[in-house]
Amino acid sequence: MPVKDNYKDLLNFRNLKSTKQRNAILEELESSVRPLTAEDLFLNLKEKNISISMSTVYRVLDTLVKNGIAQQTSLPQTNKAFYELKQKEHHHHLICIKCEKMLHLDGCPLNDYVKQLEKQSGFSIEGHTLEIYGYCDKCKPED
Amino acid sequence: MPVKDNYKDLLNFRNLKSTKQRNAILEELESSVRPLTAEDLFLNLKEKNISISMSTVYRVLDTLVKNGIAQQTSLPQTNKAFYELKQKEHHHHLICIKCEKMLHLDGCPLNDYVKQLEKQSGFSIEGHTLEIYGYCDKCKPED
DNA sequence: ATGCAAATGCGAATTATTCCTATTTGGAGG
DNA sequence: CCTCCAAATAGGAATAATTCGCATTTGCAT
Repeated sequence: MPVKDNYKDLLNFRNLKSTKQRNAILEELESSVRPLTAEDLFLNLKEKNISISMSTVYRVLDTLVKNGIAQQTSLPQTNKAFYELKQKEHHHHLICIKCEKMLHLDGCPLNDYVKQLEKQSGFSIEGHTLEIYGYCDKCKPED
Repeated sequence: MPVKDNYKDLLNFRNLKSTKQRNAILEELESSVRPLTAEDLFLNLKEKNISISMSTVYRVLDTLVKNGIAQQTSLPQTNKAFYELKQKEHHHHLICIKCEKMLHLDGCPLNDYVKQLEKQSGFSIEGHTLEIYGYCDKCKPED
């Protein structure tokens, strides 16, 4: 099944060459249900015998972010960056502190708040980070 | 003026010893209008001829966070941690991407949202991170 | 004043990420 | 299809932020 294993058009449209590594990273990101770290991507691709180096992973991610194709998320209590494809719709995550399960939340509760804040603060607001965390039903501490 | 230069009670209450370094860090955090990094604290204290090492800064911050005295914030597009005293009231920041100015926002727009989410998701929600960023009026790009 | 658990200092180790340079490669143009 | 070159990659060294291990010091209960 020759699925969308090639992202040539998407890349060329932004004057980016279609390379094995970029295609592979896009494929990983697209097929993942959760944001991935640079290391996740590196290991996943190694696993599939796709040759790639960490510096390339970082450079590709950076390029994708700069071109609006991917976006970076950083989670509380970690100091590494997670990446995912930019969705049609802006959204946030609900994360389990214990098992790291990550639920995709529909919509954003902040649209109105941000608009109002922009007016009253004089800032030109570019974005926001929001991640909600806790324990999923399986990981809830007994009490 | 013998201001509150000693946090003995606050510390002892949590079974923490009152040390020169801990007092100094608490004082710095209390007198700062914005969250500080471990390095900020280290340099500020050096400046005041208070002997301290980076590992102590990190250890103290960690202890303060674990004891609910301070809290960690991490800003978009940086990969270092910022710390501030835990305020009476939970709040967020509005940050200028360019000059790093940081405004303290009153209240939290998410209280209801989180309550509702907790009900419908089955998670036991422990908290959330929210930082809003953009350009302050002085740093707005011309157009 | 004494003793000991707790806290600190210092440097080495780890982790995440960026940078440098030589080599390879996609794809435009002949 | 060849050729060519700017763009992309590999590999490893460098940097930045943070953590760790262990010897020494210090707060504070007695």
